[in-house]
Amino acid sequence: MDPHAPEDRPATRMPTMRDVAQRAGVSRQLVSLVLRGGPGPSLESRNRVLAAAAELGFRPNASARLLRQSRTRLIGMMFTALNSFEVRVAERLLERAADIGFGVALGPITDRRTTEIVIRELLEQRVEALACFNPDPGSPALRQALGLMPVVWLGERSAEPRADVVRTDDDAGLAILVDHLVALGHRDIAFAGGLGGTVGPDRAATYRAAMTSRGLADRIDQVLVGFGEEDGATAARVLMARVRLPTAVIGCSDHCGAGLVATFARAGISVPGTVSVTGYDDSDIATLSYNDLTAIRQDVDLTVDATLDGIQRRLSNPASSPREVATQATLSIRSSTARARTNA
Amino acid sequence: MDPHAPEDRPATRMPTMRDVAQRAGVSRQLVSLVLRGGPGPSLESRNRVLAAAAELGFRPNASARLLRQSRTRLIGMMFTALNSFEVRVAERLLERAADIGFGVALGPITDRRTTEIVIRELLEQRVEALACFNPDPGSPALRQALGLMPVVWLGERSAEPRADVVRTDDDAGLAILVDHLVALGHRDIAFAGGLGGTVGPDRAATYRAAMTSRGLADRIDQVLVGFGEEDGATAARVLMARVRLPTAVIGCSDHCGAGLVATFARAGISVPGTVSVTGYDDSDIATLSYNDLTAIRQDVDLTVDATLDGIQRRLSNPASSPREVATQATLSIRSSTARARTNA
DNA sequence: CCTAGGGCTTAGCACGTGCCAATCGATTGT
DNA sequence: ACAATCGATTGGCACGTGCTAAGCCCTAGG
Repeated sequence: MDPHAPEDRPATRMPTMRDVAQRAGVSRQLVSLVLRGGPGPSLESRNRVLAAAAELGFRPNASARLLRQSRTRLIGMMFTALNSFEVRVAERLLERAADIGFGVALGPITDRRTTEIVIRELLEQRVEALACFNPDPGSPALRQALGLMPVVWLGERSAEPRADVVRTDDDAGLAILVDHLVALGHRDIAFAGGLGGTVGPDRAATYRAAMTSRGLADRIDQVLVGFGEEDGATAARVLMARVRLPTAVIGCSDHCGAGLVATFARAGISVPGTVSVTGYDDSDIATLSYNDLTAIRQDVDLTVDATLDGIQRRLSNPASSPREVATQATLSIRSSTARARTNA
Repeated sequence: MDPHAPEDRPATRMPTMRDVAQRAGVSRQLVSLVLRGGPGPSLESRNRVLAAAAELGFRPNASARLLRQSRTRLIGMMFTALNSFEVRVAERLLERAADIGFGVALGPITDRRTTEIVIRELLEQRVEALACFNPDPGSPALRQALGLMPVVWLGERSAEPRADVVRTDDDAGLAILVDHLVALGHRDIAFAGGLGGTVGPDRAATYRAAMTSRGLADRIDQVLVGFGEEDGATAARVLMARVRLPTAVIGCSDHCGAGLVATFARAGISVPGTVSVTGYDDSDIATLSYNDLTAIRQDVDLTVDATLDGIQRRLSNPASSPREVATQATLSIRSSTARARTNA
């Protein structure tokens, strides 16, 4: 037996263009030409090459191709695997990028994989652009990337002048949400949220602004929690502990809204009979029949479109100055909101 | 001093080893040697090279490295981005693989990205092994992969003799779950599930077997639904439409269990007062305070360990025959289960 | 002064593919 | 019949890195 590691000899080797060429009885270059769909090869050659490739199960070596071409046509995507909105954007970006001939290198953030590590990996893959959800602004790799390629900052405001920013227009979103509730007769409209990154405080401030501009400044009622289900549950308990419930509660996310609804339900408080509840994101969780949350829709398609547009614009014209895009928020009205109870 | 002033160069291109070598005043090969940490370079050279690399922000080109080396040390991971258990396994695999010097190429399944497309992409990246959640057995690319490299089939049973299989031991899991409920005095134990892939029918069959072996064959009560929240909600409505509710309902997944709980709650049916409900997976959704589901834990770490073990074993010995590993399921008892109501 | 030897460094090939330029073979125009 | 043309095919270099073998310089020994 060979005492040396048998690992460096794979059981079977993946076929290369050379193997295909040999089997088809043509040159390696012709194989390349045929597989790229270029003009020139005769029908006869084309068929023989395609047949040989199919029989051998040839798959082009992505590393070799990327190395040879000056362009990798890869977009790096950094996101949190736990956040459903981010995952949906990543999925959609994968599909839409393929339509314009781009691949996507996924870089999920975890406890052990920081912004720095993820972006470093993506740079080593020679991505041509980056899309990052809420990155750590202090990461050296990110700073380097900002000077090298288009970077799209997703999700929250940023003071970074070299990055495109794509975020949902929270101002308009919360405004139409408050208007919707006011139209239903609500005045005691509480807000559950305010914690978390830049977005949390932003949304809370926007809530206060929307209330104030509608003459409801004295009804502002904010329960400081974060974005998760458990945060919503906490907020619900805080509100239930009071003498009087508000007639409506705006959850800072769908998860938060679901936590509010579930906790109210288990306490026997009817939604929307006693309290109207809203979410924010319009994700799958909002559409579940037992939540059925009225929610601000953060449009995945609009976000992905704006991201790709920004990347393409700055790839074709590197001198183009970065932009901030606030995608329009729309309102999905469902059964978790209804007319305010009269005897508040 | 250096006649060039490369600090403010336009930085349009990522630096290569050649650039680093030029800046450090050494050859490209020496740069390679230093960055690989190989023996030979003097301390002086080492420092100069490292300094130059840092100043230029050098990142090795992953494509070039992978192309040159016979081994890519990459594991391909196919999963559904919507399924939290699968995402958690993928995340954990990413971290654990890094510990043993392997990278992970992520291949998320979506509506437009089938098993075939995803595995083809992974093969083009020259992954050395595949881990696939519930793949389509008919995919040609998958069949090719099975003959070329270690493939770990995750999540469900498989008739494929060339693949390792890693799945949770549903038999034992449902057995201890039924035992738990029986110990609480339940006899009318319904099951919501049975649809979806191989796992769905499997779990349903296991439920029936567990009930039968405990002398409860006449109490078997299965509501045929799938794994999602909405499926749980549907099952709850079906059960509520009956004359008499069971005293316990086993949801085939945490999502299903959450749908059951929420729908019961909104209908004013107390959980666990009137009906005990369980989940399956012990994911984040089970731990939410308003669900607090008793659930079978599918252990992420055990799954990832078994996957990596199988891959390493078959990489070091390709002749090694595939194995099936059923990771042990454990029970997380929470407040969604309690003693059966007496006046059923 | 010459040679042997050891510590550092570099020359050169290879990986698989894309693409430009060159070559081949056959047909057409005069 | 000969050159020109054109379609089909191939030669050859390049991408950035890893690795083996060869080269350089300097000191010690004769």
